[in-house]
Amino acid sequence: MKNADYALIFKALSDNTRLKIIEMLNEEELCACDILKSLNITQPTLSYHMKILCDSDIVSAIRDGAWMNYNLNKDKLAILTAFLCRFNFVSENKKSTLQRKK
Amino acid sequence: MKNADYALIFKALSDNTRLKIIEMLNEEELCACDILKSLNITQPTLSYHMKILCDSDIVSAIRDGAWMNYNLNKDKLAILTAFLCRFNFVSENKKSTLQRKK
DNA sequence: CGATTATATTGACAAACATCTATATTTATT
DNA sequence: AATAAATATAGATGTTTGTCAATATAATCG
Repeated sequence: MKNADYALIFKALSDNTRLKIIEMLNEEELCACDILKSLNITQPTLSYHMKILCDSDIVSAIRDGAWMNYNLNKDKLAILTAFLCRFNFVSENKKSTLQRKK
Repeated sequence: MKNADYALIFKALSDNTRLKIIEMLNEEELCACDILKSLNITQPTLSYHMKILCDSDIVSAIRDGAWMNYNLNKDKLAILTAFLCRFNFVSENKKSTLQRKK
């Protein structure tokens, strides 16, 4: 994945409403109407947010008749976690300020 | 940390230019003028991005005379990583679609 | 002090975002 | 086929974002 792909995922996660949705989906698969009941937004707004989550591929949707069921894409979230892990350790060849200066 | 705090960090990470900066800072501490040389943006634009990174607390700044030196805040990034790790496993009591329906 | 260098702030602007209302589409049910 | 339920799309609108040019501020050096 390229930086732009990660940026897209981070953008999907950068909204309060969408974070709430992610947390709900972490508990169980849900259809749009279930999610809607828990949030103070209109149905078109939810539809808009679900599109963003699905476009970034951290949520997947499967149709079940009239219902749309949503799931967290754990694989994608694992990839994102791995990306962040790169920044959790001091790199081997990191130069100190003193070494660089003057 | 509340959801809104995580949303702010994710927003800081949701831009290509800022991801590049993060990657540079993961290698070594840098001053603004060093970062500027590597990016195709103007100095005020860089200043804008550094402010966003510092406000979200994933980057810290220390002044050294006329220079501003920037560092990754590894602790904050570790907290973010931990937050994401919550979504990497199937939760114990997750209900299947079949159990819920009908 | 005056000039230079590094960084920050301001104001402008186009593009993207989050939200709504109204309407369309899709599927199931009677 | 008509109705109802679930979801999607379109259009409007105020807000936020990323960018720049111009200017201000801060620190250094001669």
